[in-house]
Amino acid sequence: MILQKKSAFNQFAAARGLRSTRQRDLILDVFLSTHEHLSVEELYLKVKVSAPGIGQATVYRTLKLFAEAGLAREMTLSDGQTRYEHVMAGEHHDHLICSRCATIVEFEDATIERLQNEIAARHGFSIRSHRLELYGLCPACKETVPVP
Amino acid sequence: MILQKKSAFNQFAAARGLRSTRQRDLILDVFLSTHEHLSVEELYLKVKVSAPGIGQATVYRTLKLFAEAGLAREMTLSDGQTRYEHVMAGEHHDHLICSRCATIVEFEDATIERLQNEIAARHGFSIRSHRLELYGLCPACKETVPVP
DNA sequence: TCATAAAATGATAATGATTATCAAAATAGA
DNA sequence: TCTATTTTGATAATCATTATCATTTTATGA
Ligand SMILES: [Mn+2]
Ligand SMILES: [Mn+2]
Ligand SMILES: [Zn+2]
Ligand SMILES: [Zn+2]
Repeated sequence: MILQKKSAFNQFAAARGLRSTRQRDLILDVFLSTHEHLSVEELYLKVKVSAPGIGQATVYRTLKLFAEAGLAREMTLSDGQTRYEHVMAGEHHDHLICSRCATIVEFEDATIERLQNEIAARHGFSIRSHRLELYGLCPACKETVPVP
Repeated sequence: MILQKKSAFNQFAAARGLRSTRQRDLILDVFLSTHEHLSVEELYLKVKVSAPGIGQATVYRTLKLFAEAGLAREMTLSDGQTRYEHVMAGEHHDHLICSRCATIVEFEDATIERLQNEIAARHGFSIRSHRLELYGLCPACKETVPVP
C-alpha cells in the first residue's frame, strides 16, 4: 500500500518533470506513516522532528502535490483548517465527526451515493464531487457530557 | 413569513435585552428581502445602498445574531466565505452547487436523512447536525463547458 | 568533474476573511 | 433631561494560506 503510493508519486513526479528532493521524500514518508486526518500544521510539526529546518511553505506545497498526484485528499472540516488524508485512486468515503473530541470515523454508504446521483440527475446536474459530514457526539463523549 | 421572522427576532431581542437600532432593522429588512445564499460581503454591499455609513463589523455581528435567533443559518461552502440563508425553525435542506457559476439548488431527501441516522447509530454517535453538498455542473454550464 | 539552466526551498511579506478593541454615538429608562 | 448601558464604526489584530524572491539544490551534458 505504502509502496504503491510511493511509486504512484514517483510516476507523477516523473510525468511532471519534478526533481527529487530530500524534503519531499521525507514529507511523503511522514504522511504515509500516519493514519489520521492531519492538518498541515500537524504534519509540519511531525516533519520538523526529522528536519528542523523545513519550511511551512514546503509542507503546504508538497501536500498539494500529493493531492494532485491522487494519493491524498484535501478536506476542510468546520474548524477552518485544511487537512489531508490518504486516499487510493478512486476510493471514497465520508465522515462522522465528534464535535467534542474531534474523533473521526469513516463510512461508505452505497445507497446514499446512489440517491445523491439521482437527486443530481433530477435537477440536471452532473456531479463531480460531494461532501457529507455528520457531526455529533461519539460514544465516549456521549457519556461524559451532561445531556442538555 | 417575513412578518413571522421579524417577530421571531423581536422576541429574541427582547429576551436578550437587546436595544433596537436603525442598523439592525435595516439589515434584517435587507436579509429578509433576499432569497439567495448571500455572503456577508454581499449583504454588506446591499445594506450600504440604503446606509452608506454602515460598518462591516455591524453586519457580521448582526448576521450572527440572526443565526442565534433561529431565523438564519450560517453556511460555509468550499469558497471559504460564510454565507447566510433563511431558515424557519426546524426546517432543513441540503445543497446542489454548480462549481462553475455558483448556482445553488436546494433539496431534501428523507431517505438520505434516515440513512444518516442509521449510520450514526451503528457507530454509537448521536448526530447533532450534518452537511451534505453536491458539487457539479448545472444544466446551463454543462452545455457551455467543453467536455474534458 | 565542472558548469549551467531550471526547479525547489525557506524566510518573509501579502492576502483575505473574520474577530477584537475601544472611543464615540445612540438607546432606554428613571 | 440625565445617565448607565449598549451599539456602532474605524481600526488593529488574528489566523490560515499563498505569493514573492533570493539562495540553494538538482539534473544534465560538455
Ligand atoms: Mn477519511
Ligand atoms: Mn439553502
Ligand atoms: Zn468524542
Ligand atoms: Zn452553473
